Amino acid sequence: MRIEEKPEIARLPLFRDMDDARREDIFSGSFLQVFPAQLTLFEAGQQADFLHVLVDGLIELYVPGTARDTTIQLIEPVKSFILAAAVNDMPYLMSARTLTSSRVLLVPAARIRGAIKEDAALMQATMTKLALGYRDMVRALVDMKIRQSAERLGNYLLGYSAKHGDAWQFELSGEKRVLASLLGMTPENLSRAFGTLKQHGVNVVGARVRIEDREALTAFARPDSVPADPN
Amino acid sequence: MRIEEKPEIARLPLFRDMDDARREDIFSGSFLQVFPAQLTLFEAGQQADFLHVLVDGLIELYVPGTARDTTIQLIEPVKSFILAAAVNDMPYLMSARTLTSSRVLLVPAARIRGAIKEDAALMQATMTKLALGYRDMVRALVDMKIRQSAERLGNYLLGYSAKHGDAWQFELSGEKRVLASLLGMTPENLSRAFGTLKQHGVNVVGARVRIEDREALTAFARPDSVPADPN
DNA sequence: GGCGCTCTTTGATCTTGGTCAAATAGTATT
DNA sequence: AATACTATTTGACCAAGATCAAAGAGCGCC
Repeated sequence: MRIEEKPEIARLPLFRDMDDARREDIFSGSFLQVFPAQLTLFEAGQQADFLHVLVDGLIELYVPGTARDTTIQLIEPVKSFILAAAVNDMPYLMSARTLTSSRVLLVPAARIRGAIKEDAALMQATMTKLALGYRDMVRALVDMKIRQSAERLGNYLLGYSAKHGDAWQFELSGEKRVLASLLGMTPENLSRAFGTLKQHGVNVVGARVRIEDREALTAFARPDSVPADPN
Repeated sequence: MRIEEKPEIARLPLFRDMDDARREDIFSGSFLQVFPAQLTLFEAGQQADFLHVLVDGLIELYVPGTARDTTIQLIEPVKSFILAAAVNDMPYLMSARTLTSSRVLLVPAARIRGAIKEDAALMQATMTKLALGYRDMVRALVDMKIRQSAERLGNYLLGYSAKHGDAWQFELSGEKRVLASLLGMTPENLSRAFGTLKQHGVNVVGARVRIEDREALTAFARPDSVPADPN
């Protein structure tokens, strides 16, 4: 690997605190690949051979179902994904596909597993990341169980805003159909959900979302009582 | 701590492979408590001071909502829980209550964190357990998103059977209202779900469940394509 | 054993969200 | 700019599950 984003990857929480030489070793065994949009990177059930780091682009993690796929997470750069499978040498639970053309760093899982054994900082970071991932999934599950669709959308928008510097307006990343799948509803219902949010301070034109009344939206969406983990 | 179940706790995957002396050290700093039924052990939002190990009884992990709580997991002995919060010194995401009188080993979180740093085997076991927990949550989320209620119940019964030596009949642990909350439905709807499962090889009388036609139930419930992780 | 309580089940009705169909908007290509 | 294709939206309708109400069942307690 020899790319200009290397420092940015090295600054990821996962790799940040580890020994420099060992990080170099990991990176030297990894390779950066460019994938076109709509390409499946791996499929659920396959053995996890690589830890992936999205450097640029947009990735969808989804679980293929008989009738319809369901989206679990959208990965934006720069971020590692499927750590859980890679670290434990297990089959992927989800499939991954690119939504846009993407550059992905592929880190051989065996090398990560080896480095974790040697490097306490990497180990600690891995544990933290796994724990945070677990907590994210708990939140998503609760969201799905206790909120109805427009509320889920409202919370998603608030969360998206929070992750992007509390921006009050932004472009949705990815298609709305994917967002619908992520939020556990049909595209038709997502449309309607945007409609009901209009009465709660949200204005949408195409992919552009404006949160015009954060108070009202928050009141409507009833966010979690335990605040999101810092990331 | 000085109890006869100690060997059983020591045999848990989490503690099994670690250094014996260090395990003794952890245990010596822990204490066993007996709680009556329907007692809240901790509440979401509190700082996680202890890793808990259920020695005997039945525990419900739930997320308190404004309108109604939602159950995330039922803990049966012997099993540790809330590892993610304890290991990272974070607030609990969930609350816990006893469903029956229970004995719980309370392991100070700081002591676990210290031991993890020192003991590679414990570290590895913790990572594995966190990863498995993550995967469980993903499965639960997918279950919630793609299956309807009777199918979720069917899968739960199949999973319960698998976890208990493929028993074809068993007693449900806990009240049905809790099971309903775990499966993300109302008690009324759980009743009806049992009704529809009657046509798919499941016989229920009170808390006693008999899977009389596993083939039919499996066909109806459409279990995950990626098989459950061994535990 | 009977009483009072809670849990579970059943029935009727309502709400949410899914399905199907068609119109509209958006985008890429020629 | 026109065309072809796909994504999104809208409307009508349907189905799953929630809610409300009331009737059993089970269980502890006196």
